[in-house]
Amino acid sequence: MSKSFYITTPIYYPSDKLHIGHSYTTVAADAMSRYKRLRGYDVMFLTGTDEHGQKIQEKATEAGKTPQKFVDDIVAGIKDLWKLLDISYDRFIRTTDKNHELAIQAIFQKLYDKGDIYLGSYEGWYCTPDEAFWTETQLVDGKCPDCGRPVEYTSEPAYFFRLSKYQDTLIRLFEENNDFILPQSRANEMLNNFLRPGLEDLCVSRTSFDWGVKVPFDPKHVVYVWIDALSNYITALGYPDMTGDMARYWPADVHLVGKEIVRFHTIIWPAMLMALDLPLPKQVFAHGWLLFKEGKMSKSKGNVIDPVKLCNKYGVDAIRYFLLREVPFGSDGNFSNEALITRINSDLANDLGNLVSRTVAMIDKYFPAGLPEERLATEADTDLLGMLTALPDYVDDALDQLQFSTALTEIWRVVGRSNKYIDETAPWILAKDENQKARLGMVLYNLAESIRIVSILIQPFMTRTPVKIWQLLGITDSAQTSWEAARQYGLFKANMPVQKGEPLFPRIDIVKEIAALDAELEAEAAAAQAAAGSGSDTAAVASEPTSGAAVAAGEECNPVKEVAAIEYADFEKLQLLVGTIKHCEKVKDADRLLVSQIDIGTEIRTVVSGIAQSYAPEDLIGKQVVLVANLKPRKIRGILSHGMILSAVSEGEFRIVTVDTPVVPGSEVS
RNA sequence: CGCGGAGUGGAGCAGCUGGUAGCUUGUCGGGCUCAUAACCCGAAGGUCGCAGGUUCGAAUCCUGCCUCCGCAACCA
Repeated sequence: MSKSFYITTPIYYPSDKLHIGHSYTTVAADAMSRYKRLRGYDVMFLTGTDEHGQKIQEKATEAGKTPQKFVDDIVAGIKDLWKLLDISYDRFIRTTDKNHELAIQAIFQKLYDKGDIYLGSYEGWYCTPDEAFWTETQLVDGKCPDCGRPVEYTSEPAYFFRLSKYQDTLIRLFEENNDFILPQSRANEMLNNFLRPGLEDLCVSRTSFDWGVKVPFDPKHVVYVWIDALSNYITALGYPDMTGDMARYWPADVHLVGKEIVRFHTIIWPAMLMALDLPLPKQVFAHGWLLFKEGKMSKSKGNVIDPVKLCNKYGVDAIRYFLLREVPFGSDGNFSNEALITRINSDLANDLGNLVSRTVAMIDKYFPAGLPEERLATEADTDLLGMLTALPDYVDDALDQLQFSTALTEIWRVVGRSNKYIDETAPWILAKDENQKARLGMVLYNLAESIRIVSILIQPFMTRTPVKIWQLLGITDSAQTSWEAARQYGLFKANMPVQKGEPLFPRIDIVKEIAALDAELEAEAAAAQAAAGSGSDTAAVASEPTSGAAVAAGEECNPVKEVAAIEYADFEKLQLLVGTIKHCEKVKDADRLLVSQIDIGTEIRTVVSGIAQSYAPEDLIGKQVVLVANLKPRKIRGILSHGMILSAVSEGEFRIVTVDTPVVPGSEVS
């Protein structure tokens, strides 16, 4: 029986649409899975969705759907996206799966029976009419910040997980096993910030909402989402049944996670597993984030980051290549359309695509029936051949450490060397001399071999291109394309004609393309505005995102979110007034807050707003703004804020809503 | 004094167990014509955030400062 390899992505939270960042993690996991399969491993690649929790419940209500219907729709879109990106997952778990829910209850029960979960109490200031807990600092003059009524210090029963019990074992794990968390710096972060200062027991049940797994022996409580979510890695394998897939795949070889959830995966999750007497995953690998450079003051350079659109425009392989090549896995990187197109043009079109095309063209031209058996090697071949021999090991080494970018860099060094080899050997000159046939045959043979080997090694990264290359080169025998075949020089067959075809990667005119992307973006924004502004009748029918495109749309290019229709009466509840900002200053110790004194005719209101990144206080003085005047006052950073300034959010910047020409302070907006 | 990351040629990055500053992209010049205006060669371009210190010698070690970016708090 072959060795198993179990890899997971986080399960995604389907409250919003997925964007390129989710694709990044998943494509990486897919590449790793494909690599291990090529190496002959028995691979289990798990991904899925984390569907419980308060936020989902709220979002569903907003959208006017049941939570189940809401997540079903989004999950369908997610699966479409993975199909588009050629994600070869073996299993897709949803935390609403019945067997998962049953397993969670079993886990909870087991931990409770063992004493690692106990009934404690969650304490805080409670406002009975509002059914809300507040912390000391949230209170306004010791009263409920929401309704101003008195609060009482109470405790609510809640279940706790004895996380503290595992603290020392965890510290030892971190200190002794250097590979448990990668990159290493994350381990230090965990040790310094959480483990050494001391762990507190974790509250693992909620009563404030009910969209979740019920605690089996106390159904008023719902299991905390992280307990629910993390467990997916074993429930997907059939836990608590320890035979079958649990026996076959557990412990996981690697959990791929974003850096923001390292804490859950390296502290809470191992502690849970210890409590369940299960072996720990071998590794948690935290990758970085793709950051979007655009926005700010700079002219947009094309902001289309919807993975679906990108795939349709440039092809899956180009996107997968970019994601895995551009940024070293583990650090943060930038995403921009410019970088993407540059990468496609230089690496894929110019280097690889053009290498294949010129090689195929020459073989076709000089040896239409295929390369000759008789070939003459010379000194000039040694450098290239040496690199070819060394390449598979480099790629294996890099991939075994999840260094996709390094692996690709190594492969492309050979691509570059091959292009140079053509210049050095100048086949078009050899072709003019009949006596050089054997030499010409050798040169082209080496190029064909180089391309064959490269085509094998890029299989984890690109799903379509290798097959296309084999067609062009006339390779039909799978023995020539197995992973092991990359280590064997001489498998390319003589006397096999090649097939000229379309370029693998068309070159993109970067200037035109960026301009087109900008235009597209503007058109979308305009369309969105038109839709939003076309009156209550049509705006009410917020279109349901059934297509994969809409579901997977990135936030930047999907400005209209789906919200249930309201009655005019609901709108009338708002009191919108124009006010003039008389005075404005920054709130101390707060990065985003400005406090303004706003004249609304009858009085001067104090309003705190989170727009300090976009406006300096002096920019606002004298400006007229639209104020939601009848919002309940609320204490923010110790200041009682009465009202809310309306502003638009665009590319992370706030722009206040104001009036066309000055009006009398206190004028009503309707 | 909340936690963390980063400041290196126009852009994106590597180098950071100290010893003449590298890669990719872009720009300019040349070569070639098999190829997707592609490929190959060459050049220009950096006081390695600032100021001190250690050292024969620092981008690389130490101290202080500045700036930027995440996270956390705060955004009704």
